[in-house]
Amino acid sequence: MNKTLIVLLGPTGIGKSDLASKIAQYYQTEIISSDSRQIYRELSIGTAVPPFEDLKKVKHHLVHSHSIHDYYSASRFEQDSLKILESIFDTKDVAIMTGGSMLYIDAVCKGIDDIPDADPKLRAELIEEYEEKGIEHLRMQLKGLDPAYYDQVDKKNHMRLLHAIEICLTTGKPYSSLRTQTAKERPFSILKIGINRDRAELYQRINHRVDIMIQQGLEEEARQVYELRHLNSLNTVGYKELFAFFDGEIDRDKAIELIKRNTRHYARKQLTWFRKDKNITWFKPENEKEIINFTNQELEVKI
RNA sequence: GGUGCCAUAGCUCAGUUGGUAGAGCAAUGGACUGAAAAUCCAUGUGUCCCUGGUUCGAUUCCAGGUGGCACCA
Repeated sequence: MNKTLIVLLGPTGIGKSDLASKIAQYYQTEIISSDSRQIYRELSIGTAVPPFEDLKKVKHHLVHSHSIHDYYSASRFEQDSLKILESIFDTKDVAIMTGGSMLYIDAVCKGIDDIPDADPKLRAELIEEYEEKGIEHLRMQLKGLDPAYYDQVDKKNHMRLLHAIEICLTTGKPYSSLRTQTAKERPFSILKIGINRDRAELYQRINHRVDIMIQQGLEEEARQVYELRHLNSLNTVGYKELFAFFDGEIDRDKAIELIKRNTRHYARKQLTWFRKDKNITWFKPENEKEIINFTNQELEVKI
């Protein structure tokens, strides 16, 4: 029998978790979270981790599985997810993946190139160089190391430049030679379900959800990790704005306003990414029955 | 009821000594292979409140109207 991964995706705050839980219960299976921030056990309120009852009812993977101190990446996510999927598919025919991290979802569905992790020391050095000498310095360095990639890279984006340089230096090969740009084969089928709603309504829900997070104690949660604010895992909407408030740079209301805005921006960015993916079948979140009908139909075709 | 001030982008406002307009915020589109909730790029037509007058030409000046605010009764 064919194994199928149902990927439930959509912008933040749309109601994915809730729906995923229902679908998982329907198929009596487990959920893998594809959310780059819910993996951190130190964060809960600001990352909208599903409520305890849901986590109890349905087995969730990659939620609170790591620490904010851990190094993590899309590639690690690919490896972790594939391992978990293998074990789920041992006993079940369907697995659910849900979460809004676009690159993570693609890493599992399409694969990510086999490139070694960059040495953290080297990365730190390169960042320092960038801060001292500016972006032009990075451009020149990359031009020397990998002219082919230099031609196609976004030259205003220091992260792209930095990453290419660090890979060239750690592997001794041009970064572009390691990029295969081809999708990996998976031993299971993938069914992508997108959920979305009217933009104004989505934004209202996002704004409201931020107010609720504040009521639930997001400020206290942020305060507990304030000292670690330099960690990449805390360069996260909902936390970075409160850190700016703690620093006295902005007032509390401003911080809340910025959390709302940045969450809206994030939702928009997700929609931009998903729009490109023609394999997604879109539904309204309230149409649970239609979604189940659709997945059942698709699963039958595959059997 | 009287007097004064205001009416310009979704919001707050600037501006045009009369030649049909621009900032901030918000919003929108896009890029994306180990930091991705990250990072980067791009986008400003709006009856300049309405009607009439002056003028070659009015969003700008004048009159009236409408709405808002303030003060006086």
